[in-house]
Amino acid sequence: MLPAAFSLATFERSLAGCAGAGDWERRELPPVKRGKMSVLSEPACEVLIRKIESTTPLTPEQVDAIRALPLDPRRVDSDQDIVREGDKPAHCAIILSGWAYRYKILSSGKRQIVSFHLPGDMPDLQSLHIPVSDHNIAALPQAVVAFVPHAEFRALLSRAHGLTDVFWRDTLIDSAIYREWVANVGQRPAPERIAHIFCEILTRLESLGLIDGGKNDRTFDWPITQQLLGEASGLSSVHVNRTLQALRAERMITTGRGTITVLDWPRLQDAAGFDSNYLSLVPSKIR
Amino acid sequence: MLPAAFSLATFERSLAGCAGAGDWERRELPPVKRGKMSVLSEPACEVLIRKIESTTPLTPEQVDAIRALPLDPRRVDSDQDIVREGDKPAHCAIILSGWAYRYKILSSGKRQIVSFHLPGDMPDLQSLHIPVSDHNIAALPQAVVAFVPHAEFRALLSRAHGLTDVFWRDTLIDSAIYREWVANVGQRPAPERIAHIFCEILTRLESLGLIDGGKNDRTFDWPITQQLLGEASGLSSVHVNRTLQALRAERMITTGRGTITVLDWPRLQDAAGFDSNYLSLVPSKIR
DNA sequence: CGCCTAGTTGACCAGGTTCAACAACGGTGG
DNA sequence: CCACCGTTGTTGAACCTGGTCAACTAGGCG
Repeated sequence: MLPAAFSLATFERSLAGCAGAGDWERRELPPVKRGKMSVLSEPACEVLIRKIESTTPLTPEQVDAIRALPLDPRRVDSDQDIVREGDKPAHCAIILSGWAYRYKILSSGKRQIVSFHLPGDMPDLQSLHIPVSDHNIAALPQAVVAFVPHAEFRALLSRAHGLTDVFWRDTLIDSAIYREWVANVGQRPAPERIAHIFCEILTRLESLGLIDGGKNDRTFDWPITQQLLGEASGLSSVHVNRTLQALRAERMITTGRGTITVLDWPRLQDAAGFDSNYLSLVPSKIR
Repeated sequence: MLPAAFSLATFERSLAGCAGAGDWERRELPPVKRGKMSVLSEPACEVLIRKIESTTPLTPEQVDAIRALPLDPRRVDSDQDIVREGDKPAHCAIILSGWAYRYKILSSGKRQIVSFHLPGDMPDLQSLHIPVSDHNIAALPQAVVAFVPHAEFRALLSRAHGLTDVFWRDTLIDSAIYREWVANVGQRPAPERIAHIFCEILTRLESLGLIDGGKNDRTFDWPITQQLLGEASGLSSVHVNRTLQALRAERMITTGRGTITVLDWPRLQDAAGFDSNYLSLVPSKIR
């Protein structure tokens, strides 16, 4: 297993000088300091490969083709929108470290977060085939993202046999996650709903090798405020707060500054009614 | 515009003798009475072509390639599952007439409907790339469905240039619909939530030419019970009933046996906060 | 005619929202 | 180093949307 936390931290330090860009699609981005890349313990595209291989085995040629993708890492400011509703993106974003979240704004002004995105995710891969975005994607603090022009990504897909199917599958797994979220928000009471979100994120992080933990407990970074967790679960932030207290009182989790520790993983899964099948993870990536 | 209602009715009559199959994936299906097909006013695959062209223009070669697809129409019994959780489908279903719905069963026993499917939809296209289904798909009364073996469908995709992208796009539009449903169920109060479902279905039916109506009013078949509408909206059937009464009282809709009439389409859209962008329909198909 | 399903109604209750105030924390500037 | 400030988290009380339970009605069909 790769020392993921360390290498990502190194990675971020090497990028600390990168300027964020205001509106990614509308103005010219400042050039990237390529020289700094040599500091990295691994090239940026390894994150993408690790994510894809968490769900889909790749052939050596496919891996090589992805490695040939030129990536241009940039630090994104906190809560900076990567994509906005109505945008016509000309790039696909790849999250190299940190998180992003996807949300819709309703006519009432309320927001609904419809998915979280972790390192290796390509949250707007769909823009390859759906030109106008119907939602927003925002980065959380510390996120580092690369933008790949559509033309380059299309060239990648045609370069290696079967890669189109690989990325198609990736978007289909996203669909499965959305379906699970519809059920989560539509049917589960608050404690199960929030527990389910924890279970999903933990499982996905673990499949990327980003979790520390023992037999039953797991600790991971949690950059999500209670406000955002409310927008993801369809609950008010006040009720999220009380529900978290209940989960803590039942000794299922503890929360630290920006981290969560799952104290009893089997019991949390049980309380959430969580079954990881919908994530289509390669069995060896699930614990 | 094709006289869709009439032709589909004719179509259904011609299939009335077809036996339903119990478990589509596990036992041999009875052979189809091919001779009856000559009665149809249009071949079955025209429904599929019309659906795709509601979102994505096709080249003549693509249309020809789809027309060459051998379709095997079957009547499905009411509430018959087409796909079950855990199945490994070897076929893709195409809905030729009637509706289907996709649902998940939670550990509590509650059900959440995550999408409705209309004529031309391929509700388990994803099974091409995600072998094991994480949900169920059921047909509503009167549904007629064709099953295409995966091998044949893959052959179709390679036969015509760009068809893979067309169907990938189709699954991405499904994703957009799921996202909208997450927001619908997560944030909208009951009246808006139900109105939004009506708006989506009406818009999709209209893009298929399946709606009768005047300037502001629209009438269409509505095979969904209040119980099912509750499972789709995350509300109890009792509350659905009361919410429908409210929508009727405000003269936005009327309900007849198995039909709904939208009395004031602009006002219903407004009440629902509905914006059809997420459906990615070709502009000429929206009214 | 009788049964079954879908729709309707009333009464009661609970989960979750809202509003408002306060506490804890990290970051900033003096 | 401390005072200040904005953000995030926490608490209490009142309120309300929507759930539950149970009974009843209205059609559709054999």
